[in-house]
Amino acid sequence: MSKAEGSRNLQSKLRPIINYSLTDQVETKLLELFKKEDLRNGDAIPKENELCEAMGVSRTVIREALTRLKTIGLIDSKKNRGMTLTEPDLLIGLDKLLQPKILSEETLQDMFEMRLALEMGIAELVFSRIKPQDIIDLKAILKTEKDYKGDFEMDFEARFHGRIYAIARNNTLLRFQSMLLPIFKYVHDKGLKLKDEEIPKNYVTHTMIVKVLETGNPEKYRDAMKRHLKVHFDRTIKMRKLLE
Amino acid sequence: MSKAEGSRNLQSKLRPIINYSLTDQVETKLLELFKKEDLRNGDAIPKENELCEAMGVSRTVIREALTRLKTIGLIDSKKNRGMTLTEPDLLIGLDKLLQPKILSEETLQDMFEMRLALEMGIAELVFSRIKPQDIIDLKAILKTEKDYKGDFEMDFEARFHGRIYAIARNNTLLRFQSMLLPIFKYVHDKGLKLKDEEIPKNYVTHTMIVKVLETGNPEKYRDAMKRHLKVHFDRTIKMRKLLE
DNA sequence: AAATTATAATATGTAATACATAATACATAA
DNA sequence: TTATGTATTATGTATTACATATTATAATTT
Repeated sequence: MSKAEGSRNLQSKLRPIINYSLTDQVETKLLELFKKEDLRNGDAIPKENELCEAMGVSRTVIREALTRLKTIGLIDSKKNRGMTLTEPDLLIGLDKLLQPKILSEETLQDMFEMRLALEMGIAELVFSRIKPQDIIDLKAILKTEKDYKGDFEMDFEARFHGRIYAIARNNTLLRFQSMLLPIFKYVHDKGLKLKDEEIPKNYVTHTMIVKVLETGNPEKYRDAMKRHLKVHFDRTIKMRKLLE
Repeated sequence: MSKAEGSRNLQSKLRPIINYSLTDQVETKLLELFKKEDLRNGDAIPKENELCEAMGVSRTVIREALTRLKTIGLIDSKKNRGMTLTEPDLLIGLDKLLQPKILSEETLQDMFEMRLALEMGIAELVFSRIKPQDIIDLKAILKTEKDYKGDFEMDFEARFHGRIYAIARNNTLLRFQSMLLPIFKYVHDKGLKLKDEEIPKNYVTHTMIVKVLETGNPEKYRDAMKRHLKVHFDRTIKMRKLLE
């Protein structure tokens, strides 16, 4: 038996011991408390000093656990008003992380694909909620397309596709896609470097997409969007194969 | 001019002053530093005491800012090894928030819709990456369907649809959907209470979906999935109208 | 009496110091 | 040469004190 095997064997007998820090423990205890007490959005939570006494740890630890919960947007604190549970923002923190430089190629790829999937998948929602004003706005955006040439092309893309997302009347989704823009831009630019973009045969323009939104249905929209995004789909599929 | 109007008027002249806490400032300064120094995943960052001196604030403040960055998974700390930048997990913290009780109806609705959209949108990715083993696994899952009746039906749904997501070979997406399960279950259950579920005419069963995955194409898959999810689409569209 | 301004009380925010603890590097002994 | 002991170091925890913003209450003015 090799040394490594012996170590593995020993490990299976004596499971590695995990030492949760006090802060870890306090954090989970707090979450349990909120659940147990069935606290709802807006409810006050115990004061720091009360928590210290109740759990028998220093205020330092309590505050560190509370800081974590504040960071994920679960609680909110104000001087003298104490702390309250708050409607958490699911996308909080995401904007700080969604930077190409700090994410791995694989995660970037993941997010890029997620956006592509959403772009196709929102068809039903879009058509169920679209209003005349949406078409008017989109046409207005179309008129500005020629102004965005070269490096600013991405800005136009963002405006256009962002406006389509807005039709779905789903605020979380809308914000999510706008946060993804830097990544979209990065992966897009990177793809262009690999090989000059060639316009595919059945390319669907932005104008045609608006036309479909005006007169078509979800199926036609997806068909159009699929052609519109064809280069991106092709690229992401090729990239993923390279990662394997 | 009313009192409220006067206050608004005054406010437009004297913009409200926003007082960023020291922790806020340190946090942004740290992010700037990482960017400026072009630190990459795995690189060490200055020690707490160095940061104290450099910024002229107490270690308390430094640590609170660092705690925030740790919470969003941007840095990692180990005793004596100091702190290092780390590949952030985009979905960190999300599992603590994705609980029906603490989210508003609107956000729950948003997330539910997002999942529906993804379910439709992943078709291209799925068909570009599917392998024989995927079909084998799905068929195995199908055989267990009869075991999951009543309240456990949702577990089967999770297993089945989760396995489809897995075909897309997108880890972030896979984890995301699995985190959404509690919400899916909640909104689903709530919908059932409103009115007994009636099986629509062209309902597509799980077995049929597997068949399409085996022999069809993205378009046929989406068509099948759309019918399969019809009750959910109908409900979410109706719910959204109520919220307006 | 009503409205404004001063005062006190309170809970979070910040500071400073000391010590505990885990991980590493180095020294030491078998 | 290897395993064990020791020192060092940076983060983790504790304690105490004070600063500051907000609320409620009291005092003052008109």
